[in-house]
This record gives sequence, C-alpha cells and structure tokens, in this order.
Amino acid sequence: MLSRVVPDDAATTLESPVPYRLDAIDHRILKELQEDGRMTNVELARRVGISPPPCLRRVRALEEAGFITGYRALLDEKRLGYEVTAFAMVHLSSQAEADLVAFEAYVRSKPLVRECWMLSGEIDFLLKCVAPNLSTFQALVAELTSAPNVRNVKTTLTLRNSKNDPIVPLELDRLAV
Amino acid sequence: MLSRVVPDDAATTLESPVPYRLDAIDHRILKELQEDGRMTNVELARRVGISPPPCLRRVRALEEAGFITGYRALLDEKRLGYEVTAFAMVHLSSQAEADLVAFEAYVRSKPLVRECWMLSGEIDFLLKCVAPNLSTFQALVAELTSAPNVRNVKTTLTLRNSKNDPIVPLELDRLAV
DNA sequence: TGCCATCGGAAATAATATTGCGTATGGCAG
DNA sequence: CTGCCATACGCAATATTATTTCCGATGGCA
Repeated sequence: MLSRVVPDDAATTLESPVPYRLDAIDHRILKELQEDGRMTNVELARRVGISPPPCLRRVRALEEAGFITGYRALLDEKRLGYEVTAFAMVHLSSQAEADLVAFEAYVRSKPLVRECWMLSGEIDFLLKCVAPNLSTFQALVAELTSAPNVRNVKTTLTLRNSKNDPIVPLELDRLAV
Repeated sequence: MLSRVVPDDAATTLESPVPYRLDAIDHRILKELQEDGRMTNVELARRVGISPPPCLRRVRALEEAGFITGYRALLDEKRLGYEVTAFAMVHLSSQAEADLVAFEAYVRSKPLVRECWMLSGEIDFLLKCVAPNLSTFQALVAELTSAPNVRNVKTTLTLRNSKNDPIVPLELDRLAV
C-alpha cells in the first residue's frame, strides 16, 4: 500500500505557490486529523458531514497540496526513558551563510537535538534537546561546545511542561490571540 | 468505532508506574508509527515481522501503557498562514506555586502559544508561539505582558527552522549523543 | 440555453481491522 | 523430568474500511 508520509516533492519544497482555497470542510478535516491522525476515513467523513469517498479525496488533496506534511504517533518521552528536556542557546563565531548551513547540518545529525531554530537578535540558534539523564545532556553540550564555529553555548533545563501539543490553531485564528 | 486518541486515564496520569519491558518488536513498532502514524496494521505487521493480530495487540498495549499518547496529522503552518514563529521568555513577579499554576492555565488558553516550558535559572517560562503576522504576534506579546503576575517578556523571532520533528530517538540512544 | 468543470454520493470491490481459537514456547513447581 | 500455566503467535472467519468507478447535481460562463 501507499505510505501515508507525504513525499517531499517539488510542490512542498517550493513552498507551494499553487493557489488553494480551503473551505469549511477542509478546515474541519485538518482539525480532526490533527487531533486524531489515525481516525478512519469513515469516521472522519461522518464528522465533517460528507460521505467517505469525497472525504478521502479531500484528504489526499490536502496531502498533495502540502497542508498535511505527515502523520506521527506521539510518544511519551519520559516513559521511554528521556527524563531531561533542555534548551541550548548557541552563539556562532561566524554567521556566514555557509557556516550557518554547516551548523544546521551538524545539528540535524544529533538525535538528541529535537528542534533547532535560527533566531534574530543575540542568540544565533535555539535548540530543544532531550536526554535520558543529566550526564548525557552534559555530554551533548560538551560536543556542541566543541563543534566547529561554535563560540558559546548556554543551557537551561526545563522544570516542567505546561503546554506542548503540535497542533496548529484552525478557524479560531480571528477570534482570540 | 473507537477513537485512537488514547484516553488520559489513571495509568498515564500517574506516570504509569506499571512495569513494562519493551522488546525489539515494540521498539520497531514505535519507530514505524512515529514516522507514519497512519500506516495500516497490515503494513506495520509486515515491517516488524509478525502477523497482523499480535501486532495490533501490541499497538493497543503500547497505547494503554502510555507509550503512545496519541496520533497527529502534522500540518504545514506556513501553508496555513502562520508566517511567524517566535519565542517569548517570561519573568513572573511571583514564583509561588499557585501563581505558576495560574500562569500555566492562562497560557493554555492562548491558541497561539504552542508550547510552554517552565525553566530553571533566569527565565521563568519559555513560550513557543505562532502568529499569522508580526502585528498579531505583537498583540499576543502585549497581552502576555499585561497578564497578571507577568513582570517582563522578552521575545525573539525565528528566522528559519533547521530541524523540527516530534520524533523521539529510539534504539539509537546508546550509539550517539 | 447549453457546455464544461467541479464535487458529492451510491454501489461494487479490494483491503484491513478485529475477534475467536488452537498451538508453540518457556518458566516453574512438583 | 514432567506437567501446568502464562504468554504470545498465527490462522481463519467476520466485520469494517478503503478505494475505485460511475452517475448526477450544481454553478460558472460563453
């Protein structure tokens, strides 16, 4: 069968200049699949108020158009032995594009670095990291610190998580900030 | 049919003290479902090397045991009109537990705040926010700044994203930091 | 008014999910 | 050493879903 991981084709890569108007049903589909990505098409169709065939066509179209980029099971990190979540703020010595790209590639090769954002202002990169324990996290930071072009790494441990769900607000946009 | 969103029952809430040993097949199941949460059970079974029925039983068990906390379709935020991703660092005036809890509740009510982490050290909270544009983000920051108990909010825009996938490393843990 | 593109739905078929049940395996007590 | 039991697998049957095909309704537009 076809994998449900949407291929990273030209359309998605080029930021999809393809015009595409989402109607209310599309929004509801996205909302439902965000909340339960494994919902059957029959159930999804029932919820959005159309029959399964057009519903499936819409889902496929949303995937192809790049609105849906994939489906993930969410795992409980702590349950899997990752007790530590921490942020690392990295300053580089050089911000030349080639050096930025090199650092990004380096970071992508580190499994414990879960997210990496290039920032405006003082800090160059903000990394969200996980680790089974503090000493592993320290080892990671040590590696980062000694990586090429890294001038300085500041870290902060997270004490607890108040909110964390990869859900994009839909339809509610205009209502509340 | 049964929803695939795993209920937040006692076991998960209490951090599941239930002993549970994951074998190699369980790890492979988690890995596959992390990469494609919508994979059919037949395909999953094929990949992990067992027949569909025991595979399904394992998946259900992993859900019940709290290893799998849900399934999500990942959406392309930019494609949906969220051009801005930014971090906000928040200092509170009081760190009394009741005040922390109140701030967490406040933050959970804000759809544009996608993540909220309580930190050790200087900053009290780190918030990851999205917004359709800068002025909306400014409005959010203004609200945050004037929220009860908030002393100070510093923000940083993200310029680009180098890595961002809610995937927990599995099995590779011992190999590389 | 008539053509055409778009989109939904019914029906048929192909795949999957799910259940029930029998069997193999390994730990363990007798 | 043997038999019991718990555990986990897989086959086979059934219930649900996914997917395709095709037809009809709707609305823009020449």
